[in-house]
Amino acid sequence: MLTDMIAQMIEEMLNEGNGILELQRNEMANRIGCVPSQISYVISSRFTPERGYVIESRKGGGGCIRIVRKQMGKSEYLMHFFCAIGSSIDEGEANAYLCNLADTGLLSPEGLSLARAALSNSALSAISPAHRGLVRANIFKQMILSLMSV
Amino acid sequence: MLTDMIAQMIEEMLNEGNGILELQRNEMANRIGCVPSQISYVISSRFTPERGYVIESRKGGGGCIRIVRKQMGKSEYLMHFFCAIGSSIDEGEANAYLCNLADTGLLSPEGLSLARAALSNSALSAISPAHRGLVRANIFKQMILSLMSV
DNA sequence: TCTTTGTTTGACTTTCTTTGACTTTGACTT
DNA sequence: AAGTCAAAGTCAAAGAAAGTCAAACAAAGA
Repeated sequence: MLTDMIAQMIEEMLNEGNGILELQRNEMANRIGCVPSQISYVISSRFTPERGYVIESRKGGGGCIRIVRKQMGKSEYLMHFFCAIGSSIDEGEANAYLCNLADTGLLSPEGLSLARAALSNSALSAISPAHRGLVRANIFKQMILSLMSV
Repeated sequence: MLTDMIAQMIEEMLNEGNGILELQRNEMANRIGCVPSQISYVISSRFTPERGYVIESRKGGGGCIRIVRKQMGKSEYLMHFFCAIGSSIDEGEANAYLCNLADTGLLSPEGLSLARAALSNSALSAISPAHRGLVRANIFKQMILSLMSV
């Protein structure tokens, strides 16, 4: 798929640049053979702050998009997630956070799997949808706190 | 019967792929000459987690369904716990099971910590006490199922 | 026969992707 | 300072999958 291919390209370029990358949207779209807004889409759907990327850009002549992958210390990172969760969260968003935790090694594959299960809609199906996000956020936060002491 | 035929096809494809398979629902339905939701039905009725399969899927353009067959052994043991849980469980009882799982090596220290957190009263405080045991049992069961695929 | 359980189908929903038209911004010229 | 042009941003429509659900149907038991 186009989106995945582009995401992979960006990931590789990020690796080459030690987590920092500046690209030109039009130029890249041209090279790939897609519309420029496709690049925007990939970035906004894959390189989100939840996944630990910082995006900046400059419009106008000579403009570009800057992508930075940021790394943090363990407890900082956990705290960041704890705060980011808010009072309610849906399954998809929770999964995005979990992938990030797993990527950074703060969560083993087993832990990832467990947490996913505990936060899934099917685990929480007995709770009314209106209430579910709230409970999920509570569970998630407790789990994150528990990670600090492992 | 249609369902059995499709199930058999999937089984064979799984064999070819060493227990891992990615299929596209529409494409497969087309090949077989049935409606796409038939594929969904086969998967949900035959390739269940209870029987040792893990299902993931992605919607949208380029979407697909991923089926993984897990080999038994460990799973049987987990199944035993799964069945023992019943429809409702309190925090103390859950902890007892968790210790048991950890003792037998089915759960790492990290996993134990996470599961404890997820099943704790403080994680579930937003749920009425009457309802809580039910939700806890659901979460617990989902977590146990998830361990089968690690 | 009547009921229960499992199958098959198709209409509708949700989610993710792709595209293109239009807007905003910044740098460079004049 | 004004105008021009080259970026990136935004947004909505169209498209491409999979999910859901209920109705129709079939087979097996009581």
